[in-house]
Amino acid sequence: MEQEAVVTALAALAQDSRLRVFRLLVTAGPDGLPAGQIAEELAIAANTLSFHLSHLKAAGLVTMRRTGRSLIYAAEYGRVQAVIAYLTENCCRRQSCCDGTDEP
Amino acid sequence: MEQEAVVTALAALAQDSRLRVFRLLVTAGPDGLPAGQIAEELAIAANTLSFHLSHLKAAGLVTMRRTGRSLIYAAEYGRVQAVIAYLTENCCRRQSCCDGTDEP
DNA sequence: TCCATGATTCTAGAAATATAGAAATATAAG
DNA sequence: CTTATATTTCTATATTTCTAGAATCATGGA
Repeated sequence: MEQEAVVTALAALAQDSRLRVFRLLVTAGPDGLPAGQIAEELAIAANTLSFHLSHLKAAGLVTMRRTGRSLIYAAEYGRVQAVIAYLTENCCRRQSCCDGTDEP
Repeated sequence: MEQEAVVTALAALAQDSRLRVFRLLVTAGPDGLPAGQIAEELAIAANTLSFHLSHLKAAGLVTMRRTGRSLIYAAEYGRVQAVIAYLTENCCRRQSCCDGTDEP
């Protein structure tokens, strides 16, 4: 994963409403939730939520599909895992490791 | 970890220069690096770097200590792990899990 | 004490972001 | 075809963030 994409993903999550949306979708699992239900559960105006969902989608953190009139959003869990991998990779190359032990 | 602190940490990492600084410090390990060396390695102006380091420090992602005239910064690895835990907790409560298996 | 070095703080302007109201789009149902 | 529902897009404004230059602070050595 490239740094630019990681920054975009982190920026997408670095906002109160979006982080709440993402975490709600994480608990919802692969089936996801329609935008309207997200808006209701989190008490966010529909247009504002749409703005935030577009951020999350652009960052690859959620997917969208249509079912009838509803647009269903679901967390793209693998994307977060890639971001996490980027953050933690190459830990302590110049020193012993920082996970508590003193082994290199 | 509380959501507000998580948002602060994510926002601190959601910027190109700061993410590069943090990753450099991760590779440097617990001994950290002096600000001047970070500035040199990443080609960031001293005052700009100081601005970014203060963000990372406020977010709890780095620690600072003085040695002579140098201020040594080191990655606070545990903080990132707490953020990661917050992002990934409560995965798929309403559905079967999203890690590949179909178990709840 | 005086000077050099390492780093931060202050200030200001440019750029990006968040929010809300109004209007528009897509789908479904009568 | 008309209406209702679900959601997005447009527009404008308020706020935050990033960057750079100048000034300041802290430490160590001559």
